[in-house]
Amino acid sequence: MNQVEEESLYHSLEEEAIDVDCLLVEPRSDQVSVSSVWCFEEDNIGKCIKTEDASYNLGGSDSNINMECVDTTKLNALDVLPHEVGVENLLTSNGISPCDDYLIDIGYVDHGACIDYVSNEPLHVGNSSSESPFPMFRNKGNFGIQNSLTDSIPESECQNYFLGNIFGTESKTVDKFEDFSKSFIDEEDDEGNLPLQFAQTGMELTPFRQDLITNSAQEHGVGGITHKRSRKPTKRYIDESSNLTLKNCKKRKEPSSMSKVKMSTVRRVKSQNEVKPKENIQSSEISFGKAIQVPFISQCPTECEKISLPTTTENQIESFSSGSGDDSETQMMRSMTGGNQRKLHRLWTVTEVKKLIDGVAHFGVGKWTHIKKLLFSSSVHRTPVDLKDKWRNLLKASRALKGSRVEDEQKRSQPWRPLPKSILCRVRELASTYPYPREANNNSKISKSKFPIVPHVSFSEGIKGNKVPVV
DNA sequence: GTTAGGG
DNA sequence: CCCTAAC
Repeated sequence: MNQVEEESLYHSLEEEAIDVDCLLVEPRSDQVSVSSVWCFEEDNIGKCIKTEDASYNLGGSDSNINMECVDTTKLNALDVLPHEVGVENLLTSNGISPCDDYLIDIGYVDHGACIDYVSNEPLHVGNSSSESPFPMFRNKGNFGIQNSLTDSIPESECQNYFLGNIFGTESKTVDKFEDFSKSFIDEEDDEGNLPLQFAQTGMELTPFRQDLITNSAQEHGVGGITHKRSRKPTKRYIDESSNLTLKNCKKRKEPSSMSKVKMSTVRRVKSQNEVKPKENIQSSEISFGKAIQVPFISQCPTECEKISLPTTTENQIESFSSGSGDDSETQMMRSMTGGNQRKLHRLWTVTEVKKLIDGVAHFGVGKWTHIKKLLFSSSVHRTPVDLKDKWRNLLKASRALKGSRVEDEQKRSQPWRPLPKSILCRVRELASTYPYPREANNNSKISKSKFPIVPHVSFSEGIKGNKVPVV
């Protein structure tokens, strides 16, 4: 390229330049200015671009990183032409740099720490070496660009930027992740090495980590601002919180024309992979292959509870489960775990089974709501569906009992079915009287009459501990 | 809203 | 226990 071409190119670039100083004087929330020196290298030849001032329009909502910085770069001070630094290749047609899938992946597209990515491979930042395509992420302790970024942003704006743009309106997520980000930093060892999980996930060392460090720097930083900037919430967390909001908004599902099976699949997939709605990203370009895997701590209490519950005695369970505040407890647990949590598994006690059998004897199979209302009104956690399911299981158990020798069956099933033989017998008896809908088709329609003649059997009247039904 | 049935 | 179709 000859001199004339170079000059004309520079002029055209100059025309596109925006007033950087203006931006720096009155920085807007969506603009992050860089006042530090940028050094772009190409193949370590030593051709450097120095930009005194560069302004980035980070486009908070649309996640497009404009390349105004490139336009405003004073190329005349350099002997590097745009194509040599690969500038013209930086943006794809949709305005996202070729690296954006990586950025999106980590969720830091609109994060200042990612700026260097925009510059693509040939553009190295700071004292980067060539050992990696993204040297600043390989070199420990090289956080110059991030620091300069945050330095040049008024702190309040910086807060707003991160809290507003990264976390969107979900301010609660900020608090939730403060602790986690702290603990994450703590996981770093003395040499600044990353925890093993980074190496295992094959992630490049990341803006994410930088953010943490800047984060902690801000925590102890000047200005007396005690706000802590937190790391970006995981996709899972976002999804679960959004699901919670969604559930609150529309309580009941609308039957959609979409295949429900597909819907359920989508929902499950979403819970793992869904993008944060705040990020208006071209989803087709998103790749989650390198997503950060984060332990989801809030699951822990549930697990503990699940584990500890079966060890409680029957009476404890009874009193525990029949409380009126039970439902709220379940609800609270659900909301705590993001609304996506499975209902707490409660073992069916013998008393409950007796009540169920009683109810079936009284009202017949299929009147689950009836039974629920009359016999299980105190135990909120037992829904009619639960009763139905339990009855189904009881039938299964009783059939199994019938199939094999009673003693063997008892022995074999002892660990998982502590139900007394008598109860199973009773179930079997009732099953023949009130055939379960499916069996009703196969077997003879013995009794569809409302009140078939059945010996009135009531377990509930029996003495506690006495498993023998009272006839 | 309830129930049946598959998962 | 969850989910969904069918009623």
